[in-house]
Amino acid sequence: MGAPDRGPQTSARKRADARRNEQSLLDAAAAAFLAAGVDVPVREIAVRAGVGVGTIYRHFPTRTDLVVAVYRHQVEAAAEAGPTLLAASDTPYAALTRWIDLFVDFLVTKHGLAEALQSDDAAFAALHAYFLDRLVPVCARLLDAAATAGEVRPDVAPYELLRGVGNLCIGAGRDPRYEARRLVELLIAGLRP
Amino acid sequence: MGAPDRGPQTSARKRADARRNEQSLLDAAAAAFLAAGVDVPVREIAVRAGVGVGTIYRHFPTRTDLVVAVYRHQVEAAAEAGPTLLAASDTPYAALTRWIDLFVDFLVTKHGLAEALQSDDAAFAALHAYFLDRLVPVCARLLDAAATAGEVRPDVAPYELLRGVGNLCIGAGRDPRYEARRLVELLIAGLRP
DNA sequence: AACAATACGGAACTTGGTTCCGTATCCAAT
DNA sequence: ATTGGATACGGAACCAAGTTCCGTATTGTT
Repeated sequence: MGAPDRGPQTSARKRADARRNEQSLLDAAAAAFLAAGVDVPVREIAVRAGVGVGTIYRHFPTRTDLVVAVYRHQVEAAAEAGPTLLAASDTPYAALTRWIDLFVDFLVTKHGLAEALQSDDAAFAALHAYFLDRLVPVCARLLDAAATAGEVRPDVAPYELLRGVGNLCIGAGRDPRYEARRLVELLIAGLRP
Repeated sequence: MGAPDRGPQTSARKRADARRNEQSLLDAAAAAFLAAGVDVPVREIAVRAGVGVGTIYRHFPTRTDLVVAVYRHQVEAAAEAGPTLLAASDTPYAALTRWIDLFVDFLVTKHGLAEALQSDDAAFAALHAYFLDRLVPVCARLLDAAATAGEVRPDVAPYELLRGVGNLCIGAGRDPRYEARRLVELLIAGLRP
């Protein structure tokens, strides 16, 4: 269980320059995503990292793999926050609400991440899958606890809820008239029995 | 008020071949969107219509304009259904629910339309604007009536609701585990005071 | 029938992801 | 310290997909 150990040495049996480059790439990509959104051209990331595009593709077979790698630890944090919140909150419903808030924060602060997650582009299937694999079980546990306590309707699938929330975050921050949080709140309110 | 008159003669003072081509293009595009989603390449539409790509761009300056043209009458239908439903339904809330249902049907049956609507791609801004211009007032009227009747909270912006619903429809039909309608229902349930 | 005006086709250009391969770098064995 | 082979690198080249351009064809009017 837990993350596949991303310690200081990202991969054990690799050449020193390769490890160095992988790290530069992760840093450069994170910066680029922040500055220009997840859709930033690969070439620009390569320039930022001071590396050729070929190098990107050797480390990350696809643009998406790079995106996944960059956000992996944040997804892990979200996943780990679930049980913590459940233990610390007064009621399961409160924990669920807080956890969803966390998830929304994560999505709306990364330009274009929510979009990418739901894109039908085959390249993003991996990203989608990763998020879901990691977060659906956490959401399921929270939802289950709340349902057992009679705080939410028992017929809501964690997968659907997560995707719904993710979808609502699309385009947030691009338009001041659209406040994703408010919509998510509405959706969560709709969970009550 | 109403549509800018798309009669049999799409534009009055044009050469006969131009009118013919514009119609072929609309038909071909509609078929292509249905078969391969709104993301179908322009070139394929050109082939289907038996026309060069240049011809597409003369009639529709941008891919998006073509999309707008194809869906225009369906958007009009949705817009016109609003007042009709309001008059025919028992309560404003019922009308709102039905109208939203209609909107969802529209979006989920067009592959990729919902995605395109929320895409941050500048090219789709026109599509987005068109939908909103036409539908926000209709939604506002329904929402207002329901709020006045005390059936929904009075603090929900029509624009936000519409975008929220649109967002929830993204990816519907691509994944059997995700039923957009169920999520929208949840969202609407969250509207109750 | 002939001439503008209008519209057409599709090659060429642009942008962005991905692949390929000749070259440079690393490191383990000597 | 040297060196040979494995490993990794850079970036030119390739493949879509949207869009532009312009020489050619069609239309309708005189």
